Amino acid sequence: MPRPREFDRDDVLLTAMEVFWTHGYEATTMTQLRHAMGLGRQSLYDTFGDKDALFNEALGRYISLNDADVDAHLGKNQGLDGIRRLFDARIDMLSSGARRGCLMMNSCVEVSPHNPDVAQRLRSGLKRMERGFASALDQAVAEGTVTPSTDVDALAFYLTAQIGALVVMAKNGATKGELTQLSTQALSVLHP
Amino acid sequence: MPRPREFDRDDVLLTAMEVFWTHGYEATTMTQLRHAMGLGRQSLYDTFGDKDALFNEALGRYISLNDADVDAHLGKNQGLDGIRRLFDARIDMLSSGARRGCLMMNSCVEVSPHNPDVAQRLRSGLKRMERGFASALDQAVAEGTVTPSTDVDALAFYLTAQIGALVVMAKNGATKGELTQLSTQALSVLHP
DNA sequence: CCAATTCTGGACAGCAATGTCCATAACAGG
DNA sequence: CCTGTTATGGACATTGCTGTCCAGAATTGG
Repeated sequence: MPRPREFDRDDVLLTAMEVFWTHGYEATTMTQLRHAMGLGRQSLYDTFGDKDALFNEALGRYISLNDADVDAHLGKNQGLDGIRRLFDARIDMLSSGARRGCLMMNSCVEVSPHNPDVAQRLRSGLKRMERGFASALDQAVAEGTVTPSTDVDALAFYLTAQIGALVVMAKNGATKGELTQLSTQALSVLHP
Repeated sequence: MPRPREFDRDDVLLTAMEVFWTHGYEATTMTQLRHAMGLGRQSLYDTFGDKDALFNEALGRYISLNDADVDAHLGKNQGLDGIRRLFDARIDMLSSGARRGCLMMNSCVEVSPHNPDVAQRLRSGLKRMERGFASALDQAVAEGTVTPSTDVDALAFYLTAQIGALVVMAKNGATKGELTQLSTQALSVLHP
């Protein structure tokens, strides 16, 4: 009976994610979101609630994409090469086009201290990333490419933090060459 | 002839710096600043201009304090121990009280992409930090505590980025123990 | 045709923020 | 005392944002 939706919910959610990603939480306005998503006021509020709820959902969507990316690179039997490829892919993303960084890392800095819900969501998002690194490192230990004495969890946390380091430098205008150099230095702990 | 100022310009500037440091640029309001600084509207605008100008000056003041801190730790003949002590001091700061991070790193993420002046200022602030690390590394090479084949500049850039990594993780609620573990892992490249 | 639901956009209330203007008071030196 | 400067805070104009309400149009199934 009802008139069907004229937009795809996930499509416009992805658009909202892009806007928050580019401009940050505070600097993004509902009007900006409306125009980018191409919806009327009522449709937006009816579908997603207020700005906070929309941001939460957009962040969740980002994290789900990030999870998929992590799984693709670190999923099964990829070992150290998976880690290197993940870093290379992130550097490509960070140095191409607008310097929008990573919505998770950006939000850790801008939003986490003022919003416990977001902080919680980000912790679980980063944990997932850590687990990805840990499983790749386990694989590397099994292959013998890193020594069994390695503290896998500590190294996985370190690698996750390195993505944060890349984001900060990229946002401040570091070139792709500088990011590559940084990544090389950071990953040098993997081959002693 | 004139009535003298009743406040110390630098005192209130330091207060403004604290407020921006704690809440970020966007989330800080002029009213909040006025109250923290304890001045009337007119005095504030007359003395510092608008919000943008005040932020710029506060950031400059932060950078001058950071420069002094870097010099104190990495200044002369401190070598690798100076680097370790600087990291320990930063970890103490990042894990005590409010998770305000570092005004420079925070601004790299929140402000740099939208404000070229700030980005420029931050680049020079980070460069200063890099030079501090580089001079400590030069000292370490001279002492023989690191090998002469080290790429000092690349390592100095890497160390600067590690401060960024610590800030991101700290802002997202990492414990002091986690930050210490991260720092240990990050600095392990210094003693092969 | 009818009913149910959605889309769209105008209008608006409420609020907060920025920055200006102004009147008044306080304080220094000549 | 007088003048020049500063401090203080009330009032205000302007702007922008959020979220609600409403009315009219569109589109589906029965």
